[in-house]
Amino acid sequence: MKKGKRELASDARRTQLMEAAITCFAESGIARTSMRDIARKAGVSIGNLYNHFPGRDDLIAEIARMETQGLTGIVKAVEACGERKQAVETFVSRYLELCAEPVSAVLTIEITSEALRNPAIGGLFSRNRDMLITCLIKAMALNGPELSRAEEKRLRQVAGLVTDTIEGFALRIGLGEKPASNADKEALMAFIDRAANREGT
Amino acid sequence: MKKGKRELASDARRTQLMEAAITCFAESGIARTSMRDIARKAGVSIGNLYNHFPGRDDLIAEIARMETQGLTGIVKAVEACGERKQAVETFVSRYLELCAEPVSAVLTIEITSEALRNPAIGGLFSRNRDMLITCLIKAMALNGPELSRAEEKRLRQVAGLVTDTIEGFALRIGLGEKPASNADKEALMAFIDRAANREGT
DNA sequence: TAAAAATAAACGAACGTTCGTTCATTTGTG
DNA sequence: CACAAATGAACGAACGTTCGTTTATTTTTA
Repeated sequence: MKKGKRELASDARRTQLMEAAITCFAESGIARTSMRDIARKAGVSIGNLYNHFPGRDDLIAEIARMETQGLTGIVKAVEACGERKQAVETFVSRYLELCAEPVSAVLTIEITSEALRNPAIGGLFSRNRDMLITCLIKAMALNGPELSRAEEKRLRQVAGLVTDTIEGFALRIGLGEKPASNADKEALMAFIDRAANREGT
Repeated sequence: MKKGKRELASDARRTQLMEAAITCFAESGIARTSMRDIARKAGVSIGNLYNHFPGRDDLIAEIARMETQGLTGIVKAVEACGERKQAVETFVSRYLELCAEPVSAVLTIEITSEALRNPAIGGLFSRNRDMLITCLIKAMALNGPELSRAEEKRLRQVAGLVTDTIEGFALRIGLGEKPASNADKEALMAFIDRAANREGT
């Protein structure tokens, strides 16, 4: 199934337009970015932008879909771990890395704001979160005994709080000027380690 | 310094307009709210809105200033505590209560987005954060020995992570449909308690 | 295989709205 | 009366989207 010259060029243009859109959204915010801004950034006419994307919302939805892909990568990396501590640490460092990248941090704010008013995008988001939490629960229970209902519930609470911490920290880092120092990251890791373990451990 | 009937009415109108603005911003997002929307919500003409507020940005800045006031209330409550554990718990529960209120949670997202592009508002924000962190450090060191430089640095890191956790949790709650259960709040409190204490304790 | 027909990328003017803001005017109160 | 509060028409700029058109490629047909 080889692609003709035309189709190839069209695919390239599509990703070029997506990249322009992401840059604009991160620079100016989704709501303050016009279709013309995106077309201009990509060096393309406004009409042509509409040839490739039916409308504004389609651009945003595609970005949300790309985020899902990034998360899937993390889930796979965590599932590849054979040992509990390593799995949790992989989760934390990889998720932090993803969230704290400045463009990603800004987009998180912007897409959250968008999701509040757009159920379709909101749905994508909460599905992403479920995937993350489930992954972290599995990691925290790795090589342990079967979980009782109550234990699972408790783990779910803790998993939620761990991701809250990572996300809050990442936002602070990603929106600030300076990237996180290694000491900061270690502090986060230790903080989570203390909080996520049962009292007995 | 008594106010005339006229000035009193004008003040009332001002706060009425602010309330309308907050409602609109929370419902539709700052960027999607027009001056006409605000005027309509307040049942006032568009021209009259401009009589009371020079422009759009002034409305937003005033909201940011109101947030500062809310934080000041928390700081005072914490400073009134005489005992360490109680001070920290007061901080957590009060700050959570403030952040997790749905209107406040939405506004946090919206104002953050605004602050990214507006240095004046961004400045208000980071000053607020400094105030919070300083307050929490004091609470965590209450009745303890003088802090060494290194200890203070460590406490600052932990304080940052504690607020990250609260903010992340509050956002999740405030943006979701259901309010936090008492069990959820207790889980948060326990999570922070484990994470914020030195290993020895 | 050469010509004809179909397709879709690319363009930018134009449409109808809505935006933030201004301002001349009217209304109401001290 | 004097002056502040209140009004809504008006402005130009910008918005998302549509449109007719040109041009390059692909597919079909003779």
